[in-house]
Amino acid sequence: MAKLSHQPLYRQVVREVLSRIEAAEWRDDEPLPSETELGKNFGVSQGTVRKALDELVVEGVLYRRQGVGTFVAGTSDFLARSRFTPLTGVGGEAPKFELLGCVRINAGEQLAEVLGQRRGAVLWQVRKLIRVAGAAVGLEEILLPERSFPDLDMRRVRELKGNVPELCWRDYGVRLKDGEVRYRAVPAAQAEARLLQVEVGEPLLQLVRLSRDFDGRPQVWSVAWLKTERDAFEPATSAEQD
Amino acid sequence: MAKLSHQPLYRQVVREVLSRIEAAEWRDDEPLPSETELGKNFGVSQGTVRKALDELVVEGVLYRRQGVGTFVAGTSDFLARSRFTPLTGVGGEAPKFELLGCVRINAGEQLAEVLGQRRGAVLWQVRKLIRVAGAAVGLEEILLPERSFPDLDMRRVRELKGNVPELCWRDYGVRLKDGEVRYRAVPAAQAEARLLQVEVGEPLLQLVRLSRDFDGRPQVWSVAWLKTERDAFEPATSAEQD
DNA sequence: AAGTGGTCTAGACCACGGA
DNA sequence: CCGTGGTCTAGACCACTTC
Repeated sequence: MAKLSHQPLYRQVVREVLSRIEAAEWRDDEPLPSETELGKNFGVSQGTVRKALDELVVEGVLYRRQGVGTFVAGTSDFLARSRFTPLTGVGGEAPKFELLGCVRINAGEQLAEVLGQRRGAVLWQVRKLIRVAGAAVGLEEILLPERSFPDLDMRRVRELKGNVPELCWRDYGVRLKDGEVRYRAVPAAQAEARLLQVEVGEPLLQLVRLSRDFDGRPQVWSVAWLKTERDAFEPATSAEQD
Repeated sequence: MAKLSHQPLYRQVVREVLSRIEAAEWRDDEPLPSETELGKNFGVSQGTVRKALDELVVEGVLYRRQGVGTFVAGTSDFLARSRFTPLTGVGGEAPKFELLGCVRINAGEQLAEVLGQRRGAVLWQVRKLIRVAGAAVGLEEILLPERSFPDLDMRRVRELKGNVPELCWRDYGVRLKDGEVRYRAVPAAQAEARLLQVEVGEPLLQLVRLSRDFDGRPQVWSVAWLKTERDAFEPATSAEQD
């Protein structure tokens, strides 16, 4: 492997592996070649390959099974990996999602800027209801620029059960990283109040995320409103990707 | 280094380094011996030492400066490392803390169980007001069992500016890990409303944490109420420890 | 038994910071 | 200049899973 730029070798291996995944050389849950074999292909040692794969495992791109192999991880949503747990005690339940709709809207000024679009740009708005143990506990709104994700429609979203990162990846080759999450407590507006069966003005936990691709370009904006009367929200950590 | 248990070598190095830090062999912001030297002391190679130190850097116990050395990181509070940021845009401000008091209370049933104490056990309650740009935006309550932290008093808490992890570490030799955080949105009660200058019932972001020591024993329980009308809460990630 | 990830070594060289 | 962290190698062996 040639020494491009001044990046360490293992970083170049990271990039190379990523781009081969993007080229669909290895698909989800398919094993990569062994570390020693990859090393031969790339002209580096097994240890260097290992260090590169370590990074991608932490990033959640790959997962390993000892004695078996290294596999491409299916993309999954941050919210889907998080849990709703009682305040004390362990465990908690994973949320389930119910697709509400997928419509076009126009970006406001701030939203356009955040997503790197021009003002008034067309965005897809995907809305999902979040259920835990059957009860509606949250609402999620996901916004994607039509420019980057043309010809989206309800059917394609539904096929993947509303898994937007998976959709971006499979249909558009855009692999999303988990974005940083920001938290607020806000009063329920009418729309949320009706869907979540709470009074207008009741406190809701609001999660705001900007997801970027692996090149750092902002791609997807999402806002969720969660009812946390019964169960608290416990975010997924990057370590427990699988 | 003898092969105790069936732990890999580098994990034993991790434990050894941790216990030497606990024994105050190296103090905060003092450099450890070089990786090669540690390797000689422990009878392992530099690579193995490095892998061990990698873990402790991720955990936030150590930090490195290229070309200089590896240092013991001062303990700091999760909240103090987090930021309050506008919903869109970057940056954001670090919070400042104002110590309100330190009193004794009795543990309720649940709290006693979570902290592994008997019902009615005596706990210290440390309360802090959280300010951002001068404005009061939050209230934090920290609870520590008197049994594990005897002879605590306001003076000692004040000396360390309310930095509880630092207090536990310096005065009691208990090194706290960042606990998992759980989030809720709750209506402001009278006490919070008065201190934060909001109406009773206004939505507040509630953070609940159980911090454990490096042996996994629960040590400190803390609850914070945050006003997020203006700025959202952006939690510290374990990676950006320094 | 064979093949995979997981660990470890000894030795080498590079990049950086400080004297 | 030296000593530090940071990277890399070739080769070895172990632990685990699968056949």
